[in-house]
Amino acid sequence: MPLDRKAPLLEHLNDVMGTLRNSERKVAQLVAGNPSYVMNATMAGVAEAAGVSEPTVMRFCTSLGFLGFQQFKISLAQTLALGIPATLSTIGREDSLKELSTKIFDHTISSLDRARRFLDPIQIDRAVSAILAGSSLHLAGLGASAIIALDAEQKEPLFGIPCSAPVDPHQQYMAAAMAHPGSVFIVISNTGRTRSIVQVAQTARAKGATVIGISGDESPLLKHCDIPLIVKTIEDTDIYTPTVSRLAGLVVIDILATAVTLRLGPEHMDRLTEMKEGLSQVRRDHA
Amino acid sequence: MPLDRKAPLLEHLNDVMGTLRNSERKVAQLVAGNPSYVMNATMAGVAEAAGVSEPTVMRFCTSLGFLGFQQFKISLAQTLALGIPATLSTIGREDSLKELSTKIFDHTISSLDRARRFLDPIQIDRAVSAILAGSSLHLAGLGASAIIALDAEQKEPLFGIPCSAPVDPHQQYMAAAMAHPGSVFIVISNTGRTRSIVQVAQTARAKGATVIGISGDESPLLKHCDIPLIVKTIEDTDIYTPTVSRLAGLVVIDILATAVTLRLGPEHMDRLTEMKEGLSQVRRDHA
DNA sequence: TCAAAAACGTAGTCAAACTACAAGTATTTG
DNA sequence: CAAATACTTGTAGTTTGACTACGTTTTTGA
Repeated sequence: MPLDRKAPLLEHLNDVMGTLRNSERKVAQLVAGNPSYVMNATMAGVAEAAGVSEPTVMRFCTSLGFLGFQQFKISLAQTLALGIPATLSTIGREDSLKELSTKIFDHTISSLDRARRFLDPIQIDRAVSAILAGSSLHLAGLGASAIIALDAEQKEPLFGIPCSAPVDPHQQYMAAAMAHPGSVFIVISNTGRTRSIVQVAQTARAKGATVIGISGDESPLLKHCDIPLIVKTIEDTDIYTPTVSRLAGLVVIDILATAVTLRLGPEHMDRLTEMKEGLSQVRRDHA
Repeated sequence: MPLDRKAPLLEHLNDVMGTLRNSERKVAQLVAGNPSYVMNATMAGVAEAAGVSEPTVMRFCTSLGFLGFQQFKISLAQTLALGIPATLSTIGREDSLKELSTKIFDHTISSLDRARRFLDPIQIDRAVSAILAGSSLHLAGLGASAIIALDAEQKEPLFGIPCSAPVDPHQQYMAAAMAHPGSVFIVISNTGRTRSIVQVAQTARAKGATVIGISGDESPLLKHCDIPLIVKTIEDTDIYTPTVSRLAGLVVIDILATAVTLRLGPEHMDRLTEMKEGLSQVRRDHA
């Protein structure tokens, strides 16, 4: 039985804050300001702390679309487990390192949660089929997206076909220009607007390759791709917040690699196991 | 007010399964088998479904160390929000793509949650101070850890000092051999037993460099480091489960980079903002 | 200023969580 | 082997907390 993943509560709270009644807003502020208290408190306690009556707390819950206070509390607990994303908590100079690391982890985890909810399994399925049908895999990305491409290249044994992930934009273009039916391209750009990356997608596709595009949103890049993969993360608001998109991208690569491996069958997996055992020998012996 | 992060409930459940009473175990099995039902159910409902009486459900909760049923439910909800790690759910060939991607995301998020709980802020603090005091930053890692090193190298503008992350083990050793006081090394190996990586740490330290070690556990590598950073993830049990350790490593790099940036002061951040704006121009115009 | 409607709280009800106790079952010891 | 003790589990009862019906107050618009 799959768990339905609702939109993070605290974000939603900010959105509807304006539409709430005055005394309901008091409750909302309490929840936003001290969510961990509310999570463990009773309805009477919340009413007391917010300076309103119990039915108001109840009305607050139903206004948000919950059936009652209990349901609301469960949902709040779920949100807190993920952590509070940096878009709400803000990272500042006066933060202690403990706070800072918690905030960054929270931000990352919330962001991956969002990616998890937005990812379209149908497109993933198509991407997996495309890789299985292909004879070679080429990756292209710049900056943080280059990291994703390199990581995928390391997973060549899982994909079962030759992989290349040139870092140089010129080489990326060359690979695209030499593409042919049977080539599979994974083209990565979070913004989806990096000129040279879009060109790689466009060129490869014109040569008959199957092009999988990974970007953070609808974008020019995806228009030139056969299979668009939207990996939605929490937007990086300011310079403090690190680029989370690359992490979500890596997870998507994990999913693709795992799915391809599973479909390649047991004898392929046997070879993998063998390889892994050999590798741990290599690690210890030299290199 | 910081949120205290308890150990994931379902893992704990497996551990204490043996110590439970017979009828309590029935409840435990229901929880393990259908957690999302229990999360929304009432105590009477759980008792009914498990085929026991209500007080038994209550006793089950207290046996696990909770004050009552409600507390237990909240905690269960938190665990489910993170997702069920692959160590418990097992990835199989018959999984649909939707299930597979959910499981991999769940596994990743649970794993990051664990890293978040185990990370020692004191060592992070020491690492940040070391980087701030250093005149150059060198990174070394192989395989998946090389990805982390490359990612850190990309963050050179944040660290504010020259960064290098050679991929070749020989070059890594050369960098270590040329180290001097003022050099800072970040040496990465999930197992902490890769021969050449341990050697890099050892050599660099002998030359007076400050060596920061990142590994998944107590390990030979960390013995040769000034500042040990343990990044605990959920162990990769079989070939299906992807290597999550590299993601946690990337988050740790994020934390280090962000902390260093914040300590470098506002004028450094102004330059960064300027750089970021310029970069988005570059993306659009050519390259 | 008055009427109508919306907002909010008071008081009450019902169900769910928790507790005390007794019955039954296993275990140990004389 | 029997008796007693300790342990396990369910029954019945109590209390507390969630939810509801209704009435009072406040606000809004003519």
